[in-house]
Amino acid sequence: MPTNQKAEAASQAATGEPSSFEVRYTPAEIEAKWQARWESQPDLYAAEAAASPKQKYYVLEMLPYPSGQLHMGHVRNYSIGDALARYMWMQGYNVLHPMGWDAFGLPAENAALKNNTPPREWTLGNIAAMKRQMNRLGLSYDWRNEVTTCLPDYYRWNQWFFLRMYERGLAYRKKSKVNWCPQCATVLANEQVVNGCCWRHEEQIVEQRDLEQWFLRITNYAQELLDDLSKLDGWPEKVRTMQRNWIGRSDGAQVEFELEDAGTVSEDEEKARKAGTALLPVREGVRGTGQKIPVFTTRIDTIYGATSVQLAPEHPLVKEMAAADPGLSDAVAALLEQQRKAREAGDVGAIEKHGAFTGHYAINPFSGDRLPVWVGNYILLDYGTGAIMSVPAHDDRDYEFAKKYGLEIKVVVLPRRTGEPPTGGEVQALLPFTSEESMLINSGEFSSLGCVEAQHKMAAGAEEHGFGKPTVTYRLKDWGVSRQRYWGTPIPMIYCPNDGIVPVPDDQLPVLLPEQIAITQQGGSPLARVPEFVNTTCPKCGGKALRETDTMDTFVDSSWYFYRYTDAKNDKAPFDPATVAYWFPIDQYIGGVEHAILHLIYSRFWTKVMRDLGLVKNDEPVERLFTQGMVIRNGAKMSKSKGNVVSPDEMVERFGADATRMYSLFAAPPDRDLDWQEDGVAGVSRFLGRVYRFAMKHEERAKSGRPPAAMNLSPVSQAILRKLHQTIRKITEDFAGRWHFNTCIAAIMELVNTLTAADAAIASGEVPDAVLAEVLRTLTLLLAPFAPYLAFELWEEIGEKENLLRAPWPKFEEALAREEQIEIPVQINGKLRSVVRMDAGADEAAVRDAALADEKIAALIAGKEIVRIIVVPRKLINIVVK
RNA sequence: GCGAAAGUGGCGGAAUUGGCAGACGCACCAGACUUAGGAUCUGGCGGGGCAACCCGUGGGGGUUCGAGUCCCCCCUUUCGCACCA
Repeated sequence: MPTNQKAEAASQAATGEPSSFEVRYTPAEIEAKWQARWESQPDLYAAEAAASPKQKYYVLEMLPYPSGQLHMGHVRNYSIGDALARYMWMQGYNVLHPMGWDAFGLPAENAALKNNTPPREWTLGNIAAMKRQMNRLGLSYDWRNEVTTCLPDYYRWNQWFFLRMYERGLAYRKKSKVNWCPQCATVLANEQVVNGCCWRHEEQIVEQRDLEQWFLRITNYAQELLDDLSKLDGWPEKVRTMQRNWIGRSDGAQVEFELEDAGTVSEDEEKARKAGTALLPVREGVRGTGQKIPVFTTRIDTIYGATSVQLAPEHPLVKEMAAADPGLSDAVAALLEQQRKAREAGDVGAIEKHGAFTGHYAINPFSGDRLPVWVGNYILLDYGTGAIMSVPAHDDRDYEFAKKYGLEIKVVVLPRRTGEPPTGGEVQALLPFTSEESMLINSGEFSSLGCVEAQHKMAAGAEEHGFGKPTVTYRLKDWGVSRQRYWGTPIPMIYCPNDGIVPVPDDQLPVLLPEQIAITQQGGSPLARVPEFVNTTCPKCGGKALRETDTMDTFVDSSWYFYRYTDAKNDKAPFDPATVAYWFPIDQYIGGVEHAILHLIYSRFWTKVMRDLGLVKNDEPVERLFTQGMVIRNGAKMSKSKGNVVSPDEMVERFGADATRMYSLFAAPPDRDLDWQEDGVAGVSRFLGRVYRFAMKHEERAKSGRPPAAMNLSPVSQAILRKLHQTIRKITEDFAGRWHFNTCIAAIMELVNTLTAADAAIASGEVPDAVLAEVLRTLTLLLAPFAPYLAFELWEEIGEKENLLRAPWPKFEEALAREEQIEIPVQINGKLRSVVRMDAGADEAAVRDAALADEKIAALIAGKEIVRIIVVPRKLINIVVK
């Protein structure tokens, strides 16, 4: 009890009058006291060394960006993780529960512009402020392994990894079209473009620019990233699906269509084509130009139905053709302009299809057909080959396009059916017919094959004849990591006039980010304006050379930070592989679903690279992933623009950290969105007050009475112990399984309601001290994961000396939890009519007799015929009457 | 358009396997106490009805002795993907 309350109580007692003193729950005092004690013990939450005989458990919450302020989403995330960490410690595990800062990034530069504060200073100040908030919440982080990604002792290892990747050809430089956010004034990775807009600026349309950029070859791991998703059964299906779609594997074939030399179709060839005889292999340069247009298709079985070849407007061949054809050039320009306008209008989905005929023809290598070559705005340059064969009869998009431009529609696949072939009208009604559970027609030697079979045979045939091959295409692209920003990891590369691109030698790492620089709004990489940084010497020839001035995407930082936690002070290596081998994979990772693609796919990639470097043994970083729901208020995600933000500081100040945390777990199951209601926090605070007052009222008796006598307990005591053990069971099961902490907390509330309802029996001594002590002790343990401050306070008050952090989680005892009497609902024809009280062990006959003997039931079934009686043991009885 | 999740009192939510719908909490109502508080305690609280009883889990159908839960059709909301050949 806080000292001032003790003094008050004592002074009232001294007057000799009946005391009106009531203990008050004052979280501000209790929490300040414990926070001070905890902070004076830096090793309080330290994990044990890898040699520990305990089983390890690595629980991790996603590290925050140090904006300077925790928001409710953080509080929710950390409350879940902290409850789990504390629970696992109490279950006897060696728990690693670290925290750090994703400390590079653009906001620091913006803040520097606005406040004239250096990014480093601003960032470190924010970190200090957020750390205070975390400590105020009583979160059990092992700060000895804190990771701050903007410090050289961390980012030097980003550079080290980059060099390892460069050595293996996994980091490379190329000029290509890249996403450019004008507001960020930098390039974005594909993963950072959401609906055609910047992930950080939702209204900002991303532009395309041609730039030299560093890329990481994540596509080398595309197949493994896809395959291993099936191992991740501890991940939400939603996240796995999103990753699967992002990787986007398509199985198909590449086929080359040769560009025709205008007007050279020989009569023989025309005859052969009309006769439908197989024309593979195609002619010996008779009329081809030799120029090939490769197309990618997943439906090579429909190739006899191709009636045009469609090129993306940006396709190089289109540029060539347009150069010689001003009309085409104008048409293509118009297509691109339409596309740009549609994007600007926020029309990010399928825009209206437009196209233009190039005036050229290409030859279908299977059928020998001459196909007009078109430019279509629905063709994507960066998927497949940027060109397709258009099969209007069997593809929705091609059908739409062909209808619009009057292109030929050739049916080559029909449903399998017996009897009469379908009439022309029936066929027309089917189009576009895209099912693969079908059969080929009009397809030369492949006619009457099933689609899937035909796909295999035709791809093999194409390969045999040298104009195609089976091909797998991925949607996943290499990860562009160059950023034209200042506040990030310098890319450790040097450009030498003699030696070209030269990597910085390991012994010259880290390439330090210069700290005192003027942040301006000028374009280009800020580092390029720092001569001391840019000018260097070539490690190879010793001559004058220039440093790379781009910095790395901050997602590099977060791709491997959780490995660093296991060995954060290592200055010889990113981490000790043996220590990592002990702690990995992460047993439980907790964070928001917004990282389902970005962070979580990069992390998986990085782990696989590190494995191939021999640094780690695990193929995947994370065993189990939990994605919590958003915190919303008044039906919308909390945001400044909506004016519905609730500050954690304010909640903690008004209701205490325990109440704030506990409410965030109580208001909804953790995987669902949570509607923040301040009255609800007040309610939880009131509940904690009830617990506190109940405990304070009985603490003296609780100190005297352990261990509990097992037998001859009064019914009230039995009922209390029964409720207690039912609560233990409920919470223990939930931690192991579905994590519905809202119902766990409800169960604790029910337990406390049972206790306060038994207050008279407790006061009279009908409930002995031993039972009271056991109940209070266990209740405290059950509260410990959710309301640690109060739990520590009660633990001390009831005279426990053991460290509550490591006190064993209470054991559920079936014998004590078992109900001796249960209520069995009695239904007539499925409608509830009465309830009978029975011994829990009553057999079916006894239940039936009791139900039939029940007054209400007897009256209701009098004179009716009993058709059937269903007895569900311990659950219910249903009497079916006519 | 495709895919996923969800829809239960005034509100947040509970009902883990088909078995008493609404646990727990908020709000509200009535009362008690009082050092008048953002306090505490007691009781009430899905709708209708004096009652017996009837109705009730987005809507419609079905399976079953029994459906919030399973099946079919439809509606709404949220999230993800969105010309991926």
